[in-house]
Amino acid sequence: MLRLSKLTDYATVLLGYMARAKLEIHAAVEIAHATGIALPTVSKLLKLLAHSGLVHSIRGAKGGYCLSHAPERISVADIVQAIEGPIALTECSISDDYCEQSAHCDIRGNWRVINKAMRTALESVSLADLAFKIKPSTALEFKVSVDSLTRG
Amino acid sequence: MLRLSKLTDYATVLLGYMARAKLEIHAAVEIAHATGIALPTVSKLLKLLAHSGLVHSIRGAKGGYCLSHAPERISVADIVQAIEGPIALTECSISDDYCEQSAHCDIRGNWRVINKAMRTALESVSLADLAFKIKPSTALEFKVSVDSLTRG
DNA sequence: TTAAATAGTACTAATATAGTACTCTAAATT
DNA sequence: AATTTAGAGTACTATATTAGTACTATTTAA
Repeated sequence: MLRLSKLTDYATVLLGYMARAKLEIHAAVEIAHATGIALPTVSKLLKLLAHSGLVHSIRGAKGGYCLSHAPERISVADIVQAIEGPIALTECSISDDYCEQSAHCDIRGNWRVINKAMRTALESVSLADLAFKIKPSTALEFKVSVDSLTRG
Repeated sequence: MLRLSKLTDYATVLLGYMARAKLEIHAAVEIAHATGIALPTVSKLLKLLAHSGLVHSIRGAKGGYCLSHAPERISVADIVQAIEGPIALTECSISDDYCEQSAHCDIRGNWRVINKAMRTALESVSLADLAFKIKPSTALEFKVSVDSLTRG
C-alpha cells in the first residue's frame, strides 16, 4: 500500500498545529489537547523530532517545544526521515552488501533512481504547504535527470 | 522508512526476468529457479499480478505466465498497486469517512496532492527502465501542477 | 487417463508498529 | 533550598501487518 506510518501522519498533524499557532513554545500536553492525539504518543514524536533538529526543546517548568525553522523550510521528506528513518524503498537502496540475491539482481541500480525521484517529490513539499491550504496557483515541479541521480 | 514490501521487490525481480527472457511463456517453477525466489512465493506473486492483468496466465500442462504488455507499457506504479493495493500514503487519502481526527485535521486535502505526486513519480518509470540499464541520457521528468492534482 | 501446471483459500510464523509506563534530569517559582 | 513542571531516555507489551506455507480444486496437453 506504500503508506506512511500512523506516527508520521500524526507528526504532520502536530507540526501543522505548531506552524499555525502563533505562540512560540508549546508543551506536549497542550499539543495533545489541541490535536486530539494521546499524550504519550505526542511526547514520543516530539522527542524524535527534537533528535532530528526539526523542533527545539526547552526543558524545565514553562518548557516545551518550538519549531526550529520556518514552516517553509521544513520539508515533508524531513518529517518522514525524522520519524521513519531514511527514505529507502527497497532494502538494497540502503546497503550494497545485504542482499543475497545480488547475483541474480540486475535491478538494484535502477531502484536507486526511483528512490531519488520519490525523495525529490517529498522534498518539494513543505510543512507550510501542508499546514496552510496549497493555493491552486502553486506548481509542484519535479525535474530529475538521471545524470544527477546516478551521481548522487 | 517508507519502503515497499519485500513482495513488491520480488515482483519487480521476477517481472524483470520475464522482460529480459525471450521465451514467451514461463512456468512458475522456471521463474523460481532463475530468480532464486522460493516457489510458493513466486506462485503467490504471479497470481496477484495475473489478477491485476499485468501478466496473462495459461493453465494446464505447458502452461505458465507471460507479460500482458511490453515492458515499456508496465509502470512501477502498476506493479506496486498490483501487490500492495492503492498507493495511498495516509489513511485519509483513501476514504473521507474513516478518520476520527477530521475535526482537527486541516491537512487532509494537501496529503492528496503529495500522494498524486508520488504516484506520478512511480508512473514515470517503466518495467523496461528497471529491467534494462537506464541510460544516463534518459531524463525522468515529473511536472505536476496543483491544478491538475486537485482535479484528480 | 495421467501428468503438469495454475486457481483459490486458509493458516502459521515472523516482523514491525503503535502505544504505554517508569525513572531520570533540568529549570522556574516560591 | 524545596517543590513543581516539563522534557529525556529506556524498556516493555500488545497489536497489526507481512511473509511464507500447505492443501485442494481445476484446467489442458500428451
